[in-house]
Amino acid sequence: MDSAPPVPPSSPPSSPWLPFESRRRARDEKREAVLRAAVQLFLEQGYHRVTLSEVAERLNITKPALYNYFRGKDEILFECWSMGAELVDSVITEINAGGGSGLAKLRKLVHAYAGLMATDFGASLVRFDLRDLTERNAGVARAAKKRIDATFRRYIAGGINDGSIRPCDPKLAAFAIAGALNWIGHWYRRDGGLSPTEIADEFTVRLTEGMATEGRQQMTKKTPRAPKGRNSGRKTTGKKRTGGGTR
Amino acid sequence: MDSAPPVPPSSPPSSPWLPFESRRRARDEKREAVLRAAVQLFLEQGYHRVTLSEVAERLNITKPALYNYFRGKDEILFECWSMGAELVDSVITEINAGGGSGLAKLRKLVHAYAGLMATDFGASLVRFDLRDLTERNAGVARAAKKRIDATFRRYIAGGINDGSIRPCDPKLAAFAIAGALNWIGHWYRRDGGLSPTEIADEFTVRLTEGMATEGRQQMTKKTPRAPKGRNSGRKTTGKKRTGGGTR
DNA sequence: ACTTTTTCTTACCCATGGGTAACATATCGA
DNA sequence: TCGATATGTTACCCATGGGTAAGAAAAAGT
Repeated sequence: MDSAPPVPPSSPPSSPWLPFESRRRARDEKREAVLRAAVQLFLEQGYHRVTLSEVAERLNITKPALYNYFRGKDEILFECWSMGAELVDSVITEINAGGGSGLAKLRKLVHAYAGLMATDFGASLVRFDLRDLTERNAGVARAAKKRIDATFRRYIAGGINDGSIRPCDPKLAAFAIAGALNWIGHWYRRDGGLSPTEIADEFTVRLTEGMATEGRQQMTKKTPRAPKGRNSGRKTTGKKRTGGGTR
Repeated sequence: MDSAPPVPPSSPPSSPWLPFESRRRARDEKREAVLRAAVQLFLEQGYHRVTLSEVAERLNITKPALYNYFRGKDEILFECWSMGAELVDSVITEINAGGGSGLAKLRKLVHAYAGLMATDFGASLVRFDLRDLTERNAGVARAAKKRIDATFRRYIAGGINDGSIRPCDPKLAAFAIAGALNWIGHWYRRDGGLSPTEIADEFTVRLTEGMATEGRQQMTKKTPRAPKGRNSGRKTTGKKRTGGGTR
């Protein structure tokens, strides 16, 4: 996780700064170690069957020590969830920064998201029950989910507009794609016969091949044509917004 | 509270059979009422947050009364789950009984399954955690899940064989489709803007349009190599009330 | 060194909720 | 009318596990 350089300039014991910094870093590292142990156990056994003593035991400490880093069990759950959300957010930010048609962006998102679902923190994003959180944290989580859902829809709608995606209902299409992706978090096993990249590659094709405007055989070539002008493909069910994306 | 007919054909005291029958029927009805109340609460609040007293309260009885019908909380959960599994099983049985290409069968399954995900017992199939069950019941549930998954794969593989579906990996394709469908059980809301049939119709198209061998514009045109005659709009939700073993 | 702060442990509290025992009451068969 | 059998109630048990209090034991600061 920490791909950062391993304490680059800390060999000389001269700097009065480093002690403080390294100390705070040590604390953060321990905090994250708790999250890693917790997320693993939560996924393995389910939140309600995991006791804090169990989490602590795996870290060679005792339960009350955990309270030095977290206010309670539900906060640990939330922080795990947040780690996953941050991963997705950074993926989205990166895709948004780049260019490409709506279809191209959608495919990037599908590919990266599929890969995330094969990680612990990624899977926690869809396997944890938000009702276990405090109302406040649940609100934050719902908002994050909504943003992600909106991104899927935006890419699809954008693709319809720029002609790379055939007209369809962005809402339902996003649900279908996100559903297939989220489900990875439920069935993927590290020791299974499928590698994350295999899954991501295959899903990227499978989930978008039906909606592309271009020829079905290869998707590398692109002919951006805008046949229908401004008409977005909103057809049935264009009624009301009822909150919830993924709940 | 008893919405049941007040002892329909039991006025004549002649038949020695009916009393027994009607009595057993009354019991089964109550049992099912418990399941309906339970599944609703479990979906609403999550299994662990629902207390048996709460379930009982909704039925105007008290907690210990529940133990006349079930051995414990986990058995209630299992029976709810089983109700959903039976619905899917009967759908599959019906599709198997009919004919059609692999693609046609797959579409029927997708359509019916999507509809089921919008019901309480159907959603319980994917929203309950099997780890809350006893090892024995969890085994039964796993087996049922496996059968369902195998059916998806069989239809896809069959479709590839009969030429109605373009070659692909049946395993991953089944995961993608089942994932999108299962996810319905997580986001569907009765009071949302989408009706179950709308969802089912749209998903049937969206999830299979990419894999069909025939032209992409419309799929009602011709049948590729497995002529089946008219099979278009088969609206089914096979209902096969299987008595359910009263233990 | 010795004081202060952070970190962690031992020992507890106690609300929760599944499950049970004993008793009450319909319901049924005769 | 009268036992026998369901069916339901009140009152209780108690394991579980999140959370806390008080004080060691390290680190850090001086």
